[in-house]
Amino acid sequence: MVADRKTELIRIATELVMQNGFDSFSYSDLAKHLNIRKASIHHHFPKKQDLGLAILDQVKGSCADHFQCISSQSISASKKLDLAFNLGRDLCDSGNRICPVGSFQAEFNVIPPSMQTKLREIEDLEIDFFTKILDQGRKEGCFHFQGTPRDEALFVVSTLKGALQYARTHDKSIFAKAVNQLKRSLKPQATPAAA
Amino acid sequence: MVADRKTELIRIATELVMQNGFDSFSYSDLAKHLNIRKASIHHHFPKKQDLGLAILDQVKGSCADHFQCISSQSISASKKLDLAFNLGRDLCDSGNRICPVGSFQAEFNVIPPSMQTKLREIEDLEIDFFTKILDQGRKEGCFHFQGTPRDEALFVVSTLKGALQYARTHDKSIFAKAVNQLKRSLKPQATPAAA
DNA sequence: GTCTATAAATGGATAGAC
DNA sequence: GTCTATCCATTTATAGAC
Repeated sequence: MVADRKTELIRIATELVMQNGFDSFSYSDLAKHLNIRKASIHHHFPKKQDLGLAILDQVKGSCADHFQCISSQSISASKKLDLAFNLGRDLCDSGNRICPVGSFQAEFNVIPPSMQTKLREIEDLEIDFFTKILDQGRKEGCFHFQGTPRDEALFVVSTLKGALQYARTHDKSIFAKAVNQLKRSLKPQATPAAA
Repeated sequence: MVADRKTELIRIATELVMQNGFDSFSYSDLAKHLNIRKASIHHHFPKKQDLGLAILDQVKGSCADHFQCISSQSISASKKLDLAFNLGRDLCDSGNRICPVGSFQAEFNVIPPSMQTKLREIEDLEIDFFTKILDQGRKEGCFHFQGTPRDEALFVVSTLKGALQYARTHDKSIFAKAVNQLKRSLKPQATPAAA
């Protein structure tokens, strides 16, 4: 089941982005993981920027798939949000990794414009995904928040990304704790029926 | 008012960490900014790790000062939180930068253990700072949240760090929007006096 | 404390054989 | 598609003159 080389290269490169960052892994690192030579990687991805774009395309596709899978289900917004949080939890539990989007964000000023653009597209996917869930949830009455669903989505993704970073450097349990507080903040309390 | 060279080096290096990341700036970059040669920097900081530790020490001291300045005031927790958020807002408005702590976090696996340890100390400062404000605020009745003040502090710092990253890559206004939702989530609503 | 010069290693990239 | 070999630029780092 060793997928074709190109796919495998992207898979491992994505792994290295999550662990070390795009600028901090080299073709040499990648070559060692696959037990091939650097030049072979250049055959598939002549420039590192080409590899970077391929990684981002893969991440974008993966995000789109996961989001589509969750969004299309006929379940409550609350359950959808839990499924989304599970994606972050799994990443966190796998150890030593942060979200690839967060990793590229931190290097934003040192990646080429083509990669910056692609990164923003993934961010849009994330934000739109949470916006819809939050909108659905408020209409269903399972979430309470003021302001627009989009602003609340910005709040949610920010929390998730930040929590993943603290979880890796400080204490794995931080992710679950932060997410739990986030979920509590969304719980409707004894409020006037204003929504 | 050109502070001594060592101080100036740390200041500019911190700037480069916030803009590009620790691994993505070189002694050459730093030397150009100060119009001196690389070797002169090695005189002050023989190894890059020495410079990294000096940056982290400076950040730690700066955090401690800011936090102390805010914490020691006789004002409401709500006002203290606003002052803290203003620190992030200023960073965000200054353009092209993220929090140095967030930048180092993203590179956690590629910095030496001595720097990892120092970074964790800064994270502890941040978390303790927000823990105290949130605890004070809940007692005063100006904040509402369930769970421990510390868990809520983890939630708050995660949101802030994540929002800074999205603000830089995507849209500056994201920081204010995310923080606004965060503040709203802390506002006590018509709740039973359970706290 | 800063400089020139240079070492040693690494990283990205190419040419050309197999 | 992978290899060896090599190039060139960069990066960290040191030696030693001023």
